[in-house]
Formats: sequence, structure tokens, C-alpha cells
Amino acid sequence: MSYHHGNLRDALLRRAARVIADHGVEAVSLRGLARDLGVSHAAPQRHFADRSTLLAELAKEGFRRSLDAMQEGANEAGDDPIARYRSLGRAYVRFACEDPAYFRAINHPDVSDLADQSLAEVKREWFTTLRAGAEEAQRAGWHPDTDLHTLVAFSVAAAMGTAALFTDKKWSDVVGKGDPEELADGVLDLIVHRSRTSASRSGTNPRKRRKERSAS
Amino acid sequence: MSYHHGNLRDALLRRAARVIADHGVEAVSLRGLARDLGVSHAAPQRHFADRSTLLAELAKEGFRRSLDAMQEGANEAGDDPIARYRSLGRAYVRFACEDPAYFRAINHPDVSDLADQSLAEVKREWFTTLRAGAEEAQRAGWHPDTDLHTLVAFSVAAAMGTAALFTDKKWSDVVGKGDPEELADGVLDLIVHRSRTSASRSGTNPRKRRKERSAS
DNA sequence: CCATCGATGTAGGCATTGACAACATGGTGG
DNA sequence: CCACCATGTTGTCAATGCCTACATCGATGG
Repeated sequence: MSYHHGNLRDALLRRAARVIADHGVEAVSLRGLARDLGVSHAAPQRHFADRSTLLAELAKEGFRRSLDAMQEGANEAGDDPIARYRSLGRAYVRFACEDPAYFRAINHPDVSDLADQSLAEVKREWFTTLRAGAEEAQRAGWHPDTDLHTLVAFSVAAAMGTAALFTDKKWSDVVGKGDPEELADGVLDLIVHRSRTSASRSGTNPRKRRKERSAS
Repeated sequence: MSYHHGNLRDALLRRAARVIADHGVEAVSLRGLARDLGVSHAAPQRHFADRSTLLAELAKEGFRRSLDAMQEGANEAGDDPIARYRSLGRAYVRFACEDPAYFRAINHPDVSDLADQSLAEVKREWFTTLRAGAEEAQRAGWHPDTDLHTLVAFSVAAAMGTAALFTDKKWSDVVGKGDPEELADGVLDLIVHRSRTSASRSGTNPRKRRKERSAS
């Protein structure tokens, strides 16, 4: 072993991802990673100012990976904007399940984009892509009567919630013992589906009902 | 000040809830709570074996409170099962927003129902209530062609995701600057709505589409 | 060729925290 | 009245985050 590790930064990130996937974000400690990699306890600080910075880097990677997966997913789905959007969401859930570490890093409270310029940037790009997909899906008939803002919030909430369902042992009894793929497909069908494109008839559409409520 | 505090256990729980609401779960430390309450650093251990046990107790309270809120919400909505289910979900989101501490405790990775019998119990009761609401809504025409299992998973994912959206600063840019109440109502309308009760026509319903996908 | 300097790793230290053990206090019931 | 026991205190230890001073190595330029 040479005095210098050679690629400690990447080694730390990959090791941290492994620890998070196996034992959760809470199990990540700079000293622990250093031990695992056979370097001194303070070596990680040459690469990451503190623990949050390391996690933030993983979150950045997570946004980039999921963004790629989402775009690829949309493109695999062809031309129909609604099918594309559904496939984009499905790709996000798949990303979260295949690499729980990155999903957990993104959603961990210790990781704040307020403290990291580049994290905020990639997050914005991620968000922009999602919004564009939602907008096109809406133009193709997905909830044409709902605010885009509301549709985006719903999409983020549903996708994040679904991913959390599958990546958190806490919810394993909700997921049950069936095939997770099939369940995820079913849930995605409930999130993104063709709704009332033609003949959006009768008095029970969302706008009308919202007005009734706000009057009460 | 007497030697004995008198009601340290409750005081710890309430103080912890306050800290979580203000600074997040990570900011809770047994020693910190002890300092805040003017007792010695080890006093909390007479009431909670460790940090996770205290958080688990808050999670239990959270399940009970949200369960009450959900049942009350359903009852306020009258007799229509779909309106009841929507109101139940709305009450959950409202609970999470009004008392972020309990919602965060429930969802924190340190808190596991595997280690706490009574937590598992109240969680099961919570889950049973949700399932019953979903089942009745389905019988009243909410996604009649979808597995109940899938509907429940979707409900949990969407409700949890929506609540996370509103309780996490991380997502404040998704929520935006508008009225949160209105946005929450809009999102809830997208989750629980009257769908295809009569004339569920044409070849793009979820079941058909799922079969097409699994064939590919 | 080698002196210098910057990047990277090391050693040590300090404060905080969780967890444990031994002891103190005081209310309560036999 | 006293013994018990729930509750609180004090002291301790290991792990961790983070800081500072120092060591090593490689690249760069004179």
C-alpha cells in the first residue's frame, strides 16, 4: 500500500453507497468509511468538508442517474406523451428500487440543497424535466382541467411515495408479498392514466368539486 | 425544584416533539432534552431505554393521533364512501402538516416497528382503517377494476408523499408560493376521485394496458 | 537534477453523544 | 418505622465529527 490511496474520493462515495443500501444513511460515518478503506480517520476530510457534504455528493449523483433513467424511460415509451410520462415515472421508481442508496441520500434531511450550489442546480434540472413531461402529458389529455402546478406536485408526491414504499422496510407489509414489479406497474397506472380526454362529462369533475368544497 | 421531576416522561416527549418540529429528528438528543428540562444527562434513560425508543413512542402517538383525525375526517364527510375516503386522506395530510413532529417520527428510519410490539399494533390498526376506507370507496366506484391491494399501496404512497411534500423544506420549491391548503385539496382530488363508474369504455383501461406491458 | 509547493494522508486532540454502572433520594406500603 | 423501589445523579467509556499540526508524495520549474 502506498502512502496515497489514489482515488479515495470515489472509493468513499462507493463505500458509502454500499453502507446506505445495506444499513441506511444513519450507519454512514466518516471514521467508519475510513476504517473500511484502510486510511486514517481524518483522511475523508481532505475530500469532503463534513458528513453532509459527502451525502450531498451522493444525492447529486442520484439526481443525475435518475434524470438519465427518466429520460431514457420516456424515450423507450415512444411518442405518446402520456405513455412517455408514465414510463418516466416508472423509471424513477425503478431507479429508487435498484439503487436505494441514492434515493435515500436525496431524501435524507441532512442533505440540503441550500448549502450546495451544484446540488440545487441538478435538482432544478431534474424538476424541469419532470414538469415538461407533465405539461406534455396534460396537453395529450392527462387531467386537462387541473393546474399544471397541482399535477406536478401530485406527480412528485406519488412517485416519491411509491419509491419510499418499495425502499423502506417500514412499509413492507403494505407492499405485501406479491410481485413488486407488478404492484409498481399497478400503482403507476393509477398515477398516470388517460382521463376524460373526450366527453369529459357530468358534474363530478375536479374543478367543480373543488369549488363546492371551497364554498363550504 | 424537587429532586424528582414529577412527570419527566411526558415532558421529554413534548420537548422532543417541539425539537423535531423546529429542527428535525436529527436534532433530538437525550442529553439535549435533559439539559432543556433541567435534569441530569442520564435521567431520560429511566423512561426510555434509548433514543430510538423515545422516537418510537412519538411515532405511536402519531399513529393514534392521525388515526383519530382520519376517522373524524371521514365522518365529517357524510355517507358517500368516496367523499369519506377523500376526507380521510385529507385529514392525514392535515395532521402531518399541523404536527410535523409526529409525521417525521413515524417516517424516520431509526424508528422500526420490528422492535416495538405496541408500535406494530397501532400501525396495524391504522393500516386496517385505511384499507377499510379504500374498500368502501372502491365498492362505491373508485377504480372498480383495480386490485384493492394496489389501491391501498397507491393511497399510502400518495398520502405519504403529499404529506412529505408539505412537511419537508426540501420540496418547498415544488409546493411553490401558493396557498398550501388549495394545493393539498387539488392533489387530493387527483388521488381520490370518481372514476369510470358507468361506461368504463374503450381499450385504454389499466387492466388492458398492464397486460400489454407484461407481454412485452 | 533537485528544491519547492500543493495535494493528499496521518496523528493527536477536543467536545458531544449514547449507553452503562454505581450511588442517592424520597415516597409508599408492609 | 423501615425496607423497597421508582426516579434522578454522578462518573465513566467508546464512538463520532471536526479541528490543527505534521508527514509524504508527486509534479513543476529553474
